[in-house]
Amino acid sequence: MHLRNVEIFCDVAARRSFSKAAEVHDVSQSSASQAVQHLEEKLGVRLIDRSQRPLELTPAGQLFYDGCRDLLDGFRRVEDRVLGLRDRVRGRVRVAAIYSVGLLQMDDHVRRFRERYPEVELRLDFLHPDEVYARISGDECDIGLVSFPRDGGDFACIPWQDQPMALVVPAAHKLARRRTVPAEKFAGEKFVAFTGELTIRRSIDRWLKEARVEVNVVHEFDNVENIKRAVEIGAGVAILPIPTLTRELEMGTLSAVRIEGRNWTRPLGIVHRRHKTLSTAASKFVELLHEPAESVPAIRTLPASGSPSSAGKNGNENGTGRRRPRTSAGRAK
Amino acid sequence: MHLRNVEIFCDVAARRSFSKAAEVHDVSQSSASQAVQHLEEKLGVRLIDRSQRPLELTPAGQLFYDGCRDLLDGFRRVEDRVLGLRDRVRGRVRVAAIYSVGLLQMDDHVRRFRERYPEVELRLDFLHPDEVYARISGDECDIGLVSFPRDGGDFACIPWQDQPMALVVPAAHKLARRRTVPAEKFAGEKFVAFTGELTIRRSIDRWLKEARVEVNVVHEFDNVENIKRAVEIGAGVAILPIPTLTRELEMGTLSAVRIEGRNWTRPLGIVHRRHKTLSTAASKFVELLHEPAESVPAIRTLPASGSPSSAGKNGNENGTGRRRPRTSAGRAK
DNA sequence: CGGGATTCATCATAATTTCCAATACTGGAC
DNA sequence: GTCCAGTATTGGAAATTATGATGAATCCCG
Repeated sequence: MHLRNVEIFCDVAARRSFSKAAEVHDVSQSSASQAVQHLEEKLGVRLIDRSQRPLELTPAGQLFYDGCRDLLDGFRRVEDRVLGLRDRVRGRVRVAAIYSVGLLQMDDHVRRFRERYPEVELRLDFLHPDEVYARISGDECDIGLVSFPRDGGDFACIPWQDQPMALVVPAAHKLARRRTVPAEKFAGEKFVAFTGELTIRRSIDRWLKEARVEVNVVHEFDNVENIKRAVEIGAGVAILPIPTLTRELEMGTLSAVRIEGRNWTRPLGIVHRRHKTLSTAASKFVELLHEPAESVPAIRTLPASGSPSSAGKNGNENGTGRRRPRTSAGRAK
Repeated sequence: MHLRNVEIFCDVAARRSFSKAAEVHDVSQSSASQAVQHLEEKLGVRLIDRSQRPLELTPAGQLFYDGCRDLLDGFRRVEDRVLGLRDRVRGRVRVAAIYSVGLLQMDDHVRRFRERYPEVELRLDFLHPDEVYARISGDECDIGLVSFPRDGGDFACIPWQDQPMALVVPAAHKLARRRTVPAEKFAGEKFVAFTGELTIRRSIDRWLKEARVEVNVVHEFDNVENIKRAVEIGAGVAILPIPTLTRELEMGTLSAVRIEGRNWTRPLGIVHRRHKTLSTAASKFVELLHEPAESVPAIRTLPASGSPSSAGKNGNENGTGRRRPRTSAGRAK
């Protein structure tokens, strides 16, 4: 029984899809199919019911899946310990970050991590916060990077950063030249806001309420990128974390103005499953996240080659520079 | 990482020998060597120190071994459960029996087990009692069949049978025709006994002492077969469990006479590690052992082709009918 | 009800891995 | 030193595995 086949099966089971699992494991879809078939043959039991479209696990499959998840984890831990003896770090770290943490910010960390621990397979996906938590719960990722992190129940949190918020206006806006601005000045402004289900929206609303300011929400988006685009074209102003604006500030398309009074900040945290001990590799990644990032890498002034991924619901990038399998399923979207 | 390679490594580690592990796994020695090398390569760590002879585990190897044993066991349990859903029994049962349980007695059980559970790999070795306990401790076997079973510490015991003991004499002996004999009659007889380290010897000594009989021990052997041969050639008399005499009684080479007075019996028990739950297959085997054996299979009256294995210290037979790998290490002794 | 799109199984082929037997090597015993 | 038991290595054969192409089943959406 090839351990890799068990891994593939578990991924198929978790993602309810052969092709997705195949992609994650860098093999062709047919290979994944055969891997599971092989497993079923060896066990002499059908593990997956493919007769309906989101495929389903048979009872036997469920049992096998539940058992194997822990065992696979056990193997990784053993491997971790063995390599740890020689101070080697290897394995895999799967990180899920919310969109607004931003590839720009992570890029530097990722590069340094790859450099320092070349044997670790690092995977970084950008997702909707709910999806981040879902992945952590489902053990589909090791570490989540989120804002206003939950810490309780099944989730444990390591504080990471507090990002100062700023009023964001188009470069030509009347407030653009100011160094700071009192909250009262927002009153009546057209606002481009986050959608209501996001914690950051609720926080901003609370802050505004405390400052007794009422604003006029004209657009809602569930991610920073779209909000920035909207502000750029003059749809309104917004309140955003400064680190997400690096690119636009450099290029001069937007201006950020500090808000006077209370300290408006967005906390970012590193979330993981409470009772799952982090692998050595994951710990190292957390450690590295806490090192001061190198100065933001010289913004390459490429004329925005391919508009900065206006990440939709499933706009997940992956930060790996690995060869993708030349799979038949690898269609260009 | 092939799971089988991990198994092979664990066996190499347990037995401190590539060739022995290879034999157990039905592969060639070179294959076992390569399996471990492959593992070391994948991990990037040396697991076994071959520079001295009996080989030794490196610290990394020890760590890996300790971790993997449990994990492999975990896999077997998961497999067990999955197949149990369909009332299928598969897997492996490794049984170690003391010499005197006897192939003759086990043969029938083994045959019925194989018939009923053809998917289970059954392995039966006959060993010295100490070796039986050692294998159980070392997790090298699942079930031990022993007399005067220990029950305590790391061992748990399921009672099995009580075998009546009898005075065994040559067919021509003066007591041979009696139906029973009082213990007093032994006095002064030449005795062929078990060696002192065996529990059965100590029990017999105790019984004789209780009956206030003193005997004259002229030979000691650590196994039943040799004792029988000695009695046959007139070296003396012996006290043995009746079921071990089936063949000789049928052939008329020995006579067994019940001993009057106290009920002389030897208890047999099924021993296993206390905190290790038996696999389904192992449980089924235990269950089957408790069914009344079919009438002793018609003794094939072959004229004792090749004297019945005068099993020495390492006279372990294996009850499997599996193909042995035509390995270069498979030299005929 | 019927395209159009996904998703999975199957097949033939190609690459890789695994295995074995024979042979070379090595540490330990004499 | 020589032998012996046990392990590594080698080369070629066999088994396994991966892949892209193709085809069938299912789902989605009107």
